[in-house]
Amino acid sequence: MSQSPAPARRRRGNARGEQTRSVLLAAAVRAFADRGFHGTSTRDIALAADMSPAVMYAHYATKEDLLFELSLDGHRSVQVLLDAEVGRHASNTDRLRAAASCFGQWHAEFHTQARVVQYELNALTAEHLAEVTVLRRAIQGLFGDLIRAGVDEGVFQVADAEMTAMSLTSLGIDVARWYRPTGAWTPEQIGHHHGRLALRAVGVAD
Amino acid sequence: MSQSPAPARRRRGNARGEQTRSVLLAAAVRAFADRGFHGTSTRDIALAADMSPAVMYAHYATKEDLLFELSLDGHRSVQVLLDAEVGRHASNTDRLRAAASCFGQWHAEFHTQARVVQYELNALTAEHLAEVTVLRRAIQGLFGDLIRAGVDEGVFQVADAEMTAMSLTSLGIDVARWYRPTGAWTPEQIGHHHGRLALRAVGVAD
DNA sequence: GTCTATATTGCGATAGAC
DNA sequence: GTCTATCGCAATATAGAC
Repeated sequence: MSQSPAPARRRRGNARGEQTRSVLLAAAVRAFADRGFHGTSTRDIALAADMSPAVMYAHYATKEDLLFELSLDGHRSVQVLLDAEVGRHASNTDRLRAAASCFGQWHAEFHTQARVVQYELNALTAEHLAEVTVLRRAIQGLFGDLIRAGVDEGVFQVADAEMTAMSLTSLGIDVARWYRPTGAWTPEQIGHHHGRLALRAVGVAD
Repeated sequence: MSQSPAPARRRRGNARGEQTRSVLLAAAVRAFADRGFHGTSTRDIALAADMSPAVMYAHYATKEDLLFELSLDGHRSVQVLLDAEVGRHASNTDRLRAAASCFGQWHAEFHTQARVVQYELNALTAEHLAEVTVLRRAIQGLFGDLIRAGVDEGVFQVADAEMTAMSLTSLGIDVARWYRPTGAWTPEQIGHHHGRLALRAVGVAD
């Protein structure tokens, strides 16, 4: 599962256009995270970006196209991060802890982006969803592979590796729902906790 | 935390009116779960219930009122179920397993309702959200109380009881997001798995 | 590429007959 | 309580000037 660092797809356009686009994306991700895709109008996005009501259509054919770019970028970020963090460790125990930890931490640190990534999938067209689903399967597959490797090695003990993988990704994803920056825990603390929980979940004493 | 079995609040009306209302609620919960509150029109709901476009307004002042009733009913169901299941056991270990198990199972079995309950909260008015939040805190508090009791007793070992409680409720809630009736696991199996995971999470060997 | 203005459709909610 | 018809407005998206 190697993956290049996912450069943002460039459309033809000058630096100013790029800047406008990134301001739009930032406004959109906040709005979608806050009120959902269907609860956000193209005017909402434009006004939040301090631009004219129709500015979005100079850069995206539809509102859904914009969501698709956000979703794709978010999934790629997670995948690149997971691959890098897992690659820094050798044992299955360390790798699983690293995966669960950075996955949970990412969903806290980038909770705004994460909410769009995780909870607006069904606003995508069928074609776009299919493309995103490929990335999602790879991410979930990484957890499954790690757990199965640890079980084969005799270090992990689980009743159902697939269900355990689902539970651990699930735990990380749901951070996007409940995390508040003003809450009691930092993203690092949450990640650390998830790393510990992951090991307990596979029956490794810490 | 005792709570009466939450009879659905009756408005004045005959049996036929009650029936219409329950058909509307059933259509609405499916539509909201599928496309979200903002992605669902009052016409969608009415047509899915095979009735005229404006039928909803004979029973609810606004679309949000309907969502509120769904949300309140769903939260009450969970609370009643949790209280009953926990009450069937004496030890903190058995109680925690029962709580995590039935919580996860509920989110699978009633995943359509659960999606509305868990993911449409921010479509509620501030007043309605506040009312629902009381119930949510009680539910989350039950997990926290159980874990703290087990820690005080010296049976559970956790680094942070509050964060562990959050993780266990989180695990159950997220089932509503990923569960598919056509998937590999039954609600019972998911519940059973969550019960086991909960004990591992608090450091109790099974 | 950005703007203002607008075409067109769909929405929440209401009116009034039955 | 249910219907048909409709009001008023907000939504996506486009047109055309600059």
